[in-house]
Amino acid sequence: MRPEDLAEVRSLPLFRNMRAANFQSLMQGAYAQRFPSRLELIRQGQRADFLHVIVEGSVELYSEWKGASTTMAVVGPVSTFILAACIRDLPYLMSARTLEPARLLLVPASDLRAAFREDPEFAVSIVSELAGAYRSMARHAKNLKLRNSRERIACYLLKQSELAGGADRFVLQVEKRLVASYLGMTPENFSRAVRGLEADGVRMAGQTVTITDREALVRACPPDVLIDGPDLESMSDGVSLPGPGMPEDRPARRAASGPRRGRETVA
Amino acid sequence: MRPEDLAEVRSLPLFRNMRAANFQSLMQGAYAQRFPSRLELIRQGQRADFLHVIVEGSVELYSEWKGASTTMAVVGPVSTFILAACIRDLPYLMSARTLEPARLLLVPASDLRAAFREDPEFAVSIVSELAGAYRSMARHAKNLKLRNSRERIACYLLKQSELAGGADRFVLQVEKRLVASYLGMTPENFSRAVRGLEADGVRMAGQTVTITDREALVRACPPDVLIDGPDLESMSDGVSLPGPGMPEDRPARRAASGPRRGRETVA
DNA sequence: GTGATTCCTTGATAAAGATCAAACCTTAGC
DNA sequence: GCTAAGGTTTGATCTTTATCAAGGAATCAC
Repeated sequence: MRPEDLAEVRSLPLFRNMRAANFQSLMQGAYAQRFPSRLELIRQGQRADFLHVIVEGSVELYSEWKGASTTMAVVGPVSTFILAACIRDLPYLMSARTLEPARLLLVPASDLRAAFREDPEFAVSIVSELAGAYRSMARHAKNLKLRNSRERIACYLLKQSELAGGADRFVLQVEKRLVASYLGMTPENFSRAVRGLEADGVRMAGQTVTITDREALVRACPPDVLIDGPDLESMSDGVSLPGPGMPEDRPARRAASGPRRGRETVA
Repeated sequence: MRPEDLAEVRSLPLFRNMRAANFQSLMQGAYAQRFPSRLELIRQGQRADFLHVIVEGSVELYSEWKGASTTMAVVGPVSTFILAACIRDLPYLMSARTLEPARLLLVPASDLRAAFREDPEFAVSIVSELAGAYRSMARHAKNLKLRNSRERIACYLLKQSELAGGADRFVLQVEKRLVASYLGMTPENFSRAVRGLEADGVRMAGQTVTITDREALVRACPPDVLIDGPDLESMSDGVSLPGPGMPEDRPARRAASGPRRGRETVA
């Protein structure tokens, strides 16, 4: 594990405020590891052994039932996932797999729980993180229950634009099939709905999205802070997808190998 | 606030392990209050001032967007809600209203945060509670994304049966329209789907549910611990509906005035 | 490069779910 | 008990979404 990576981990909201000694001992017990693309890191139902921190690459969290599968989140560097299962020492509710070659830091769940009791500041960070993750998941559920797929896409794109600094043109960092699954629809439906949104001020060519008429788009699908955020709570273990890149950033699919893609605090 | 109510609050997983002195001072700052039926307790978007503890009655948590509304949970005594917003000192993501006359205990959010830092055991309880709530919400999202309405109903009924001690006959404690909304469908759709489930071993007469062929039902819709629980994590702020009553328990609509209805730890 | 995946799109069709309207039933309040 | 209000069911219809199938485009491995 390189020192600069460690520094990035240290700068995460989760670890930022803990005492140096505790951070050090937590890292001492952790494993840095590389994984190839498309590797299953976690199988839902397994016991939670390690908190996972993504240092490089990206990971999809997904769930399966009766043969069907749905994307619950895509997380990129530097962020953590499956905190809740680790804290409760319970089976994972989601599976995880790398979308590209990735480097992860695995922190033993038992060490984590010990550190929680040792370090009050760390306890505060953990509880903040979890509360944020809860709210993120609540938003996800509201989005699914209150909006149709057209509206979910429109608001997703508006949110991406916001994450891109309000730019009218940006590049999706995640495959469309994953966005579709995250938003709770089939790729076909996603494709058609995007096409349908052209009438409301969106154009999409490949991974590049252009908002041609923001007002029309907002009129068609008013975003809501209580669903789309932001919440200033941007923490890990949340439920979302990485932020967009700028048009010059391409090739998009490997953006993670660059300095860092999107908001590292989104997921 | 009656002493026996206080004892029940004290017995909640959230408060059970905190030091007596801290519990006392937390309760000192709290307000016990009665509310009539159908009163809006919380409006989504408001700042989180109080942790709410239901001592008697029941409360619906719901969300709205563009005129539409969806039930996120129904919580009964004795349990808490909106912990996450209190911890983070952020706006509520959901609204809350009483479904019947209710007695609540309102604990100032600032006191809660102070107690968190004072009392390590309380910190552990809070973090457990939040992790449980997160998982509960994750289950809710999985349920919505991976199952159709027929399957959601079938698994919901199987779960209710389990909560009723495995009984083949039990009474819904919640209005069907709320169950329907919680499960993400219209009342009409719910009604028709239940009718359709008769072929798979369910009969419903009024609020009374009879499972006539459990095997058929399970075959039609296999429940999954990773969606339906249980998780042993039964905590507050979770996302669900109260457990069922037994057929003799009627009248169901007022079950809460009895000793206590269903699992008080479910919500 | 080149081949082989995998992803994305489009079209046709089917299923699932929503909406509108009306009747019925239950319950709460008087 | 009676009435009014709200919850539930049913039917007809329409919209939304999924499924199946196939062609085209991008990407990865060799």
